[in-house]
Amino acid sequence: VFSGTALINAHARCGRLQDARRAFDAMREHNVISWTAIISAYSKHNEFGEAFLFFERMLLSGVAPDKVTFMVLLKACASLVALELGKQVHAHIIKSSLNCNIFVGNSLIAMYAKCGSIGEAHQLFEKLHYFDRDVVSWTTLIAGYAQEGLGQEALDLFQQMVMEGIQPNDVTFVSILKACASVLVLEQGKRIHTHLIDGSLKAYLNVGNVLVDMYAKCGSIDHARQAFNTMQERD
RNA sequence: GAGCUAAUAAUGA
Repeated sequence: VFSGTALINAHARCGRLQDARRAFDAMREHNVISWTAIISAYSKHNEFGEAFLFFERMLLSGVAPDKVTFMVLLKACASLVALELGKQVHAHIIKSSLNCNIFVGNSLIAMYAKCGSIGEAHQLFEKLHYFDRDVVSWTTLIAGYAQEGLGQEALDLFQQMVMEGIQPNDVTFVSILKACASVLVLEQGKRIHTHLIDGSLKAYLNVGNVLVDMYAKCGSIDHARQAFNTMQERD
C-alpha cells in the first residue's frame, strides 16, 4: 500500500493520470492516503469531476476522509469557484470534527474567499482561536480582500497582523502589494516597501517582481525601474 | 516510510 501510493503520486507528477489510475486499481486495498492520492492526482490536473467521483467512492467504501483529503477537496472547490460544492465539503468537515484543524480551517477560508464569500471567510477566520491563526490564515484573508478589490481592508488586516506580532512572509508581501497595485495606492505601497528594506524577503524573486509591478501599475515608472535594478535575481 | 493548506506579471483565444 505504501509503495502503491508513491507510484500514484509519481505518475501524477508526470501528468500520467491513466497510469496513476492503473496503480490505484492494482492495489488490493485502499486506505485514506491512497484514496487522497488519487483524488489529488485528478485535482492537480483539473480533472475535478473524476476527483469528486473518487471522493464519492471513498465514502461508499467506508474509508473516512482526513484533514489532507479535505484540504485537497477544498482546493478543488476553490479552483472551480464552486461555492455550493464547497459548502457540502464543509458539512462533511464539520461531521468529521476537523473544522478546528488549522490547515483545514485555512483551506476553508481560502475556498470561501475564492468563491466570493469574503464575509463567510472572515467569520471563519474570527472563529479560529487567536493562538491558532498563522501566517497562512492572515495571508489567505488578505489575498481574499485583494481579490475582491477591497484594498483598504487588506491593508488594515496587514497592519493588524503586524501589530499582533505575526511575521509576514514573502507570500504575504506579494498579496498586500498586489492589493496596493489594484487600488493604485502608491503611498501605501511605498510604506509596505519600507517594511521590506531591512528584511531578507526583498531578495525573493516573487517579492521583487510584484514590487516592480506595483510601482508600474501605480504610474511610478522610476520606482519600478529602481526596484528592477536592485533585484538580485530576475526572470 | 506514501497523500499536504495561502499569493504574484504579461501575451494570445
